[in-house]
Amino acid sequence: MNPIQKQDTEIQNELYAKFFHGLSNPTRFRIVEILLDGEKTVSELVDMLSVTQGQVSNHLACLKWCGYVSSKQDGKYVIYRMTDERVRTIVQLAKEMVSDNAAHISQCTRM
Amino acid sequence: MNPIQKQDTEIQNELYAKFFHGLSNPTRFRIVEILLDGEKTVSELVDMLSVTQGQVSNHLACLKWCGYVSSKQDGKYVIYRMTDERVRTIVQLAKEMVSDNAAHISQCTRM
DNA sequence: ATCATATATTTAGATATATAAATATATGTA
DNA sequence: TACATATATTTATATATCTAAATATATGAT
Repeated sequence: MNPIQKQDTEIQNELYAKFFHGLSNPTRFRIVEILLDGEKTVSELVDMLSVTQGQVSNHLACLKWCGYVSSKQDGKYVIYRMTDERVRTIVQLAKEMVSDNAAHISQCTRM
Repeated sequence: MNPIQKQDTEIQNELYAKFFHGLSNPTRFRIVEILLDGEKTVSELVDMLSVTQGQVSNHLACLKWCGYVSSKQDGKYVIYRMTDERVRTIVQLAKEMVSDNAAHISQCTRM
């Protein structure tokens, strides 16, 4: 593998890592779960999430850039929804794995 | 939903988030990719990864606690391998999604 | 135009994570 | 036992991320 290809691979890995980073925060994960159940406005999410509106908007921006969600203006509201059904499968598989490994994960202190 | 149930949900979300955190680092993601192709010793991974041996061991410890990999001693070597085939599907779906959204993700500066 | 509400962005400070180096432990071999 | 190699752990530091608050922008209503 030549240096240029190696660099490409590293850039790709950073993209994949960044993608998973989208789901690596409890609030963002919860937002994804909620939106998998149906579209919501920012206000509705704020009501459901016990975090500030600013945080919700920031998390949504993160999820949007990562391709998880998309948004549309609806009057003075902005409605967010899942962009891609593949996320449903990813989340479902992860939940299954976690429930099989919950004891271990809860003890994870590294990194 | 009563407070106790709510707390359970939050703990669950933290577990799921921690699980995805396992894949949210380029080196760890690369390790998972390599191990999906077959088991490897720590030394072999160090040779493939241009990071220090200490880092590789730490990343492996993280992946192990999160349930991605398991290890077995083999003489003075320790062999790591994927624990769960469901990871293969998760990684594959993520790659597909990323390739459909690469332009967006690379621009993501938030969080 | 002014105001109220919804959403987005920015800022500073706190916390978590990553990195590299040093050190410790464990296994096999002479 | 002493030594070499493989792996794990710890430490200090750098970097990234999260949180909360403040502020900015955008939309609809009066």
